[in-house]
Amino acid sequence: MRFGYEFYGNDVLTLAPSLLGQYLVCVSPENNVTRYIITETEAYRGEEDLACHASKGRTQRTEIMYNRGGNLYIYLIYGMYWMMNVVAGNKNEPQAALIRGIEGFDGPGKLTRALGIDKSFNGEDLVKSDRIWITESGMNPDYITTPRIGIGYAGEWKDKPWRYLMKSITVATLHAT
DNA sequence: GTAACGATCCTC
DNA sequence: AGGATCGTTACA
Repeated sequence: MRFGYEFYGNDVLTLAPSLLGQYLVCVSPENNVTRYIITETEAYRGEEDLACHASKGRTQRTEIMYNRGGNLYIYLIYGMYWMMNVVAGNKNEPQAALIRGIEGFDGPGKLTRALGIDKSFNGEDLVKSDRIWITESGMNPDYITTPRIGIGYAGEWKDKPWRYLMKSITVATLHAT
């Protein structure tokens, strides 16, 4: 069952962990439908959060985050990697959950590369799109939190425990590294 | 205009 | 430890 706007309208601190264990469903250009369990997310919350792109205010790039939750926010980082975020919260509350990992693809740049996510997905509506959406899995996995990755510049905000990892995946990762 | 900087990943 | 690679932002 596909999630609706009421789900994405939750505060990002609720939505980001709620996405863990759910199914990200993608339709390839060849019309193959694949679903992946979401395993890792991060929350970016409001203009006051110095790690959030909206801390720079309303710009052409961040405009999408000011929409009601349910759209994708896609941007290019380091000139090479597309980051996929789920816009959360109410209109004019700039919030987004970064998808950092899915089953089989650990890392935000790797998963977008694997799924063919690019700039054309910016603003995609997860409630209505015919090529990407999220469905309820029935899972309610345990998870752990850590500070967010790669945002050391964000002052006191860098320590917020707003990274969420599904526990079963975390254990496997710890043993592997 | 011009310059600096990334919510990363891969290869030394 | 360092390089790839380019859109966004800030500032002149």
